[in-house]
Amino acid sequence: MARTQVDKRERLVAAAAQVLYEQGVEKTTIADIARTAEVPVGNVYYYFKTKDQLVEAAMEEQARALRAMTDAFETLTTPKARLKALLAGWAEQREQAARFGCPTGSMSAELGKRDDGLNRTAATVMGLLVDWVERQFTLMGRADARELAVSLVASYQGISLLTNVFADPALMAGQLRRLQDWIDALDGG
Amino acid sequence: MARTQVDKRERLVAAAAQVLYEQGVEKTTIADIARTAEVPVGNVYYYFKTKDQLVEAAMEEQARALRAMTDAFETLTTPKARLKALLAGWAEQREQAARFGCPTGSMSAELGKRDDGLNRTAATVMGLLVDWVERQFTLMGRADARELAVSLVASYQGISLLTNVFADPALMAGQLRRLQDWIDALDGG
Amino acid sequence: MARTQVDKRERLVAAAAQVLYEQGVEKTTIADIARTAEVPVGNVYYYFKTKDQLVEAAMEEQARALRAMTDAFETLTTPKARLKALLAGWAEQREQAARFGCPTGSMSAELGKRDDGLNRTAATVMGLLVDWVERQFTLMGRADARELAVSLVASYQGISLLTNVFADPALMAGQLRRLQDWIDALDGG
Amino acid sequence: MARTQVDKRERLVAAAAQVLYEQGVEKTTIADIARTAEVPVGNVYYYFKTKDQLVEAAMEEQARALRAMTDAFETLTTPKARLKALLAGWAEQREQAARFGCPTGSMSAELGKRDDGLNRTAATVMGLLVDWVERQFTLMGRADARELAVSLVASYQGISLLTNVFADPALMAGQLRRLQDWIDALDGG
DNA sequence: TATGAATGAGCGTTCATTCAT
DNA sequence: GATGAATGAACGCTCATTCAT
Repeated sequence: MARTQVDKRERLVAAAAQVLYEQGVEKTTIADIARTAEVPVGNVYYYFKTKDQLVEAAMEEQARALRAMTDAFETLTTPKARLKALLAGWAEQREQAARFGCPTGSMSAELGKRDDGLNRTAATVMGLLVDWVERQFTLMGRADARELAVSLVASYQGISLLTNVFADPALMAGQLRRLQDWIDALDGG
Repeated sequence: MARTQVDKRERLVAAAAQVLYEQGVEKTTIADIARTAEVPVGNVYYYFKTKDQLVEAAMEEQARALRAMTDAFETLTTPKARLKALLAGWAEQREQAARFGCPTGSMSAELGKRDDGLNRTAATVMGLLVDWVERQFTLMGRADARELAVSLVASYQGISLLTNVFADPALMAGQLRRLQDWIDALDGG
Repeated sequence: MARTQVDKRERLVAAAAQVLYEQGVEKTTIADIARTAEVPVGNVYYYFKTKDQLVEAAMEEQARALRAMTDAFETLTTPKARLKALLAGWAEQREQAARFGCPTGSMSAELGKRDDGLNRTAATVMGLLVDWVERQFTLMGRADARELAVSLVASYQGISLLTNVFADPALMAGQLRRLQDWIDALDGG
Repeated sequence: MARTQVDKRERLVAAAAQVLYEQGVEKTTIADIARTAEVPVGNVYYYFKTKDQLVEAAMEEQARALRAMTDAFETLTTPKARLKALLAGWAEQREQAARFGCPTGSMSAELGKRDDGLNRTAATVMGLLVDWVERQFTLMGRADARELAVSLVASYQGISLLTNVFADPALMAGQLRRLQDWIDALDGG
């Protein structure tokens, strides 16, 4: 049977994650999301009581995607290999970054100014990424793992922004190469 | 002499630069800006035909502030000193960054997704910063000056975002120390 | 034996009578009533085709409760005793009246403005009360029984409103004492 | 010059007072009021921030009308004459009462169930009436002036409700005659 | 019969923009 | 030029009612 309720909820979350990312949180209307999800506007509210709840679900969807990606890296045997896989994944998304920036980063830029709980949600998602990177550096025996993780993620978020602002995917590629080299040069596994 | 028209325009631009940065472009209303500038709402449209023009003026105001800052650095005798002065300036604004991010960066994150000209404006302002940094690296004799400049600005933009998302000014301080050391270690004046 | 359909219908009517009275007709949603009755929303429409039919049923429930009360008074031997029992019953409900007014009165205040049949329903219910009171006065030999009945019921409806508006049950108590005395002073049994 | 802003605000308040009374608070939409006042919907919010503020203004308009009426009675030399003038005024409005009830009473019946401040507004308006009536009874030397005032106002509110529910202005007339006689029979001026 | 889900019209409200003076 | 007021097109959200199973 096609189109169950689970389907619909998932379609809504997927549509929200996509459209909110592509258009920005404030510019996106419930109608935009509903249209993308092929769900009647009124029906959205059966699944989500407010627009903010949809935004939250979209952030959680990003967290899920992030976890799925890092989980996949666990098959790699060394933390260095995992970090480099992360960079490679980012490199693949550079065209998208040129158009809309980093999904987590650009939504967090809007949510970070809020004071209604969604800023905390953004922090949680971003924290997942930093934590995972930190873990890799820790496994590499780095005492400054947290600082390195913050540095790496900041570099990625920053270059995502520049890549988007200058609409130039080559910027992402160049910067990721630098990060690649930097990781290679680090002591530890 | 009472408040002139120039006064009013400048007050509007200053208010726009501040409020758009603090609240975000989409969340800010013309009324918000008018109130901050102490200008009657109806009068705004004498100086700016649309909200977008106000946004553009706010970005240009950021460009002007940026130029003023880098101009002030020209009294310093070495490019290294100038770059480190830039970092020092950013360090001083870390509390503000924790609340609202980088003015140019957070507005660019919203404008970068547009396709109406304001994305180009954001690119221009961000370009000013990268160009100036690049010039310093060139003066230091670095052949990879552009790449270094992109890297430095990206690091700053990224840590601005993280500092805002995690509402933690210490992140900015830590990362800027790293960048300081990195510049110190570079070859050239 | 589990909850039968009769059960459900009765629960819905009871819930409607309660919630419509407490919240007002327009402020009450079908979902409110369904929740209170512990009946799924979609199922309400098997028993009642429209919200108005539920409102009508609630009014009829009030009529039934009213009849049950006056029937119980029939064991009393004199009409005066019956009227005084009525007042005593109202006195007991004064706390409720302070919160929501008189059930019949406050719903009738909303329904009286309509022109869709529910105003007639309200008139019927209110008529039951006036008729019963009139009958007592007639039994007391009063030629002006109808007028006395209208006066008594109006006094009760009015003091119910004031008790609710001023949120003060003492108003009801005071006024009912006056009515008690008034009845005592009347000629006839 | 026709149609000033004061005009418009007053038209809105007058329209609100009328339509909210005739249709009930919840059944009335902002569009209803705007249409009656011949004001564009969006413009209503220039004068009133919320629907509730319009409701409050409508209640205050009733208070104003009530004060105007009682003020006019001050030319009468005895409190009895004033009270009888009040009853006469109510008698004149019996056709309206048959269609919509008492303005203050029927709106208070809806507002009395609230807990958001409008219930207090309703209490204030109703209080004005009770206070004025009490003052007349006090001037008549009645120690039980408050109780008499509550009784009189309750009788009026109750008969207003019955008159509306039964759509019969004669009920109002009859009951007011009884109240007239009652006042005539009272000791004092 | 029973029910969660669907539907769409409409509500209160906001706001960029325009108008009248 | 300056300004309070006006305008109307959305927007987020609610809800009576209907549908599909």
